[in-house]
Amino acid sequence: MNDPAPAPIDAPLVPATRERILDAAERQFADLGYDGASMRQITAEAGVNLAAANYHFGDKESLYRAVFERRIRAVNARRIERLIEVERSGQPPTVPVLVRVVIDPMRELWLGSADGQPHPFLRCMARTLLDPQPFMRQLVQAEMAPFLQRLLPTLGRALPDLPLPELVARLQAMMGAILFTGARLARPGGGATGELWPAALPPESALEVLITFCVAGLAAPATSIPRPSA
Amino acid sequence: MNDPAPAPIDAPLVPATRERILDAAERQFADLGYDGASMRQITAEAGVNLAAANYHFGDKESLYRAVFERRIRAVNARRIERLIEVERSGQPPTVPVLVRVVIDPMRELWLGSADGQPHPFLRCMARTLLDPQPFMRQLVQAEMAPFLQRLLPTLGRALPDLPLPELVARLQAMMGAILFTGARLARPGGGATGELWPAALPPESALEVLITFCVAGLAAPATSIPRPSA
DNA sequence: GTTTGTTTCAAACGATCGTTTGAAATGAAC
DNA sequence: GTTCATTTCAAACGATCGTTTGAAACAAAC
Repeated sequence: MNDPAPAPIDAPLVPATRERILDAAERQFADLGYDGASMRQITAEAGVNLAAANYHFGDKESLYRAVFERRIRAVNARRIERLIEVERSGQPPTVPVLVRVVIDPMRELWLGSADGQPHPFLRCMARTLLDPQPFMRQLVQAEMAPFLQRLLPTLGRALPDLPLPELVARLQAMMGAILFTGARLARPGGGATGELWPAALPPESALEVLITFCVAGLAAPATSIPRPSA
Repeated sequence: MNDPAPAPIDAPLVPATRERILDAAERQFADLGYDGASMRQITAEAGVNLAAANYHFGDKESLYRAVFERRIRAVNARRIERLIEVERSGQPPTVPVLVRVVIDPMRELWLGSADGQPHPFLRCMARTLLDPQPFMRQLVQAEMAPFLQRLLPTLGRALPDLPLPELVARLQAMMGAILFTGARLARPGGGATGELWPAALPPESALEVLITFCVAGLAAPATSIPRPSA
């Protein structure tokens, strides 16, 4: 019952198995969701034995965590780097700059690897953020909170007229626009004929339009909350 | 193998079973997703026998369809009504009016029934729109396309400077902001302590902020697509 | 009261799920 | 070449899944 491998700090000569499982799991979780994907399909697609997944990751939940953490940590680390640059520049932060702090670190996921298809992890991310399952919520909490808690005050300085609750609501709307667009872009057959959305833009352009949308949405004048009571 | 009941056109004296199954399925699908919810849990929560679900709806997939259609049709019917009013008014359509055409018919789902909690169907809707499973895609296609195909040209008249592909991308971003915000508002424990988003607004105010965000996002000047080629 | 069609019920079916097991294979250390 | 820890493999475990079945309960028509 000892841990299989403390951490993949160095790259052993043939660690392919672990990464192959992660890659296959990422695709399956993206397409079928956590419950829809099965350990058997994942390991079969990875070309490894079924027990290998349990050996490396313990159980399905931990595998999902590993899939999510592998990519989200790199994205959020870059976001925090960019945010610190903005904070240290001395100049007052602007909305377009901060929106790009959020979006730019996702760019390579949006534009895809080689096939031009956006990365399936985008769908994983949208599912995870949306799912009320407890372990996913604490996963999101643990991975997203450090960046968001740092972003919020800086965004507040860029939008000094917005009350904090409204700022939070707009940030949430922005995340929805980003995640939803990314997940739908990345869907298999996302550009098929007879599709709901005609005349889709290529991912590169769709990303620019999304930035336009989010910047304008964030920078709009404060909402006059209608009537506090009847 | 004959159909159980052609349609609930008239309300028989004790049709409770069918509706109870739909209500329980809606909650379970919202919380656990299509694969995570089981027919046994659904029928148990509804207080009916397991086989009753298969008798009334055939199979799980058809049950999901029934859950989705029951509410989305009412929403989209009201949207189309509102849209026709705008078209017939003779006045040129404006972005705020059209955003409210989309959002207002969802208002009672947002504000919840009695407990103040937003309706669980909002989570069902977000899941359905996001899921690449084929039967959900054609469900979305069948239910959403009539309204969206009617909305698009009118929205184009309100935003004559926007190329159609960018308009579509922005509409998609708006749907993401709406669905994501609604789904997270409606989550169980959505306002719990230690939550990702602090200082949440009440649903009524969150809806107004969302409208502000979407109107500004749609109405922003056209994006200058950077470079068509390298 | 009998009949007919509808709806419910408990039980079971085969399939698939996540997980575990113990033996075989593998590669580095000595 | 032997030893030792690591990693893989085929097989099986119990549980749960969606669905089906045939008898019982029920309401309305005659």
